[in-house]
Amino acid sequence: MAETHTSSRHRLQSTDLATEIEFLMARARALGTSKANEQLAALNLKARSYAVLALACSDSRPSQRELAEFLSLDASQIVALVDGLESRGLVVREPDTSDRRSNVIVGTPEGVALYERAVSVVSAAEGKSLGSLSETERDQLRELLARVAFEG
Amino acid sequence: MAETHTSSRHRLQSTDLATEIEFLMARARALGTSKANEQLAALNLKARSYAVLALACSDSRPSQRELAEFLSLDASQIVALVDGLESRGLVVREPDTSDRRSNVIVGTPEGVALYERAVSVVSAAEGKSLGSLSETERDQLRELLARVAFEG
DNA sequence: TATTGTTATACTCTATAACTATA
DNA sequence: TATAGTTATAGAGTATAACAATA
Repeated sequence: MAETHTSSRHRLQSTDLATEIEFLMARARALGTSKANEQLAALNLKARSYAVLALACSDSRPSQRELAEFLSLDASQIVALVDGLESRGLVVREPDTSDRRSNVIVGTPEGVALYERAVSVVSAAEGKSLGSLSETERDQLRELLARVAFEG
Repeated sequence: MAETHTSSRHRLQSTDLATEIEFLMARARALGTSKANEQLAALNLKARSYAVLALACSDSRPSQRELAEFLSLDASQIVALVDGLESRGLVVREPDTSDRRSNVIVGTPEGVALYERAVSVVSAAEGKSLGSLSETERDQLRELLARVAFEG
């Protein structure tokens, strides 16, 4: 909690590790996620459940399998995540008419309402995390990350 | 393992979530870490232990507390990580002469040798992960991430 | 009093395998 | 034979609080 005397712009920044993109992503994400989770806690959400809710509230009608794949999670983890949201009345599992093995996860009106609030909370947190970047730099970062995240 | 038929450039990429930098970092990192871990397994390392080894083998002589902070880990987690490397003779805990509460973690010659091999393995994995980016784009990404990761 | 490293512990997250119902 | 969802479970990762030694 208390940051000790971290103000001393980290000595270790001059190491080779600190130039590895992998490491930088891990650290940037740890910072960002903890900020986002702090804010989301007020809505009883976490980064994970927020992501599921966001996709459920989009018009894409994802299956659980698609959620797992898109969110880089194991399919078995989606079950608990969806259970949690469903028990709060935020999403429902609708049978997929074209494949009866499959559920489609969609947001309820309550879910959509909570999602709207969560979006603004998350984007505020993102704004804080990315405070040192200009708008064009953020777009640049977004574009580069997207190519890495969805590379074939 | 088998990627089912993911070849279908994800439907969900058009959702709002997919434009959030936080989400993109999480996904990019998940991809990269799993690739890196695959390669590091042959050296009996993981991303975490590799990072500790890298810092131990730099000339910065980090304390355990500094490792924890720099790697966004809890101090108590560093103990096990260092224990593991120390028991393999890759690093040693040296008492800090200026503060006897403190240990300084340094790589042994064996540790340095393994680290050299690990670096090349990791950078090959990174190269694969970032395959779609040019050299200048990688530098751009590195610079942007560093600012987010070390923002004051 | 405060801090470093440590331990113990509980909690969460993640991965695996097995099952069911569909295809 | 293969896939979607589910369950159970074990293993890894993470957070909390407490203690000893030192500052």
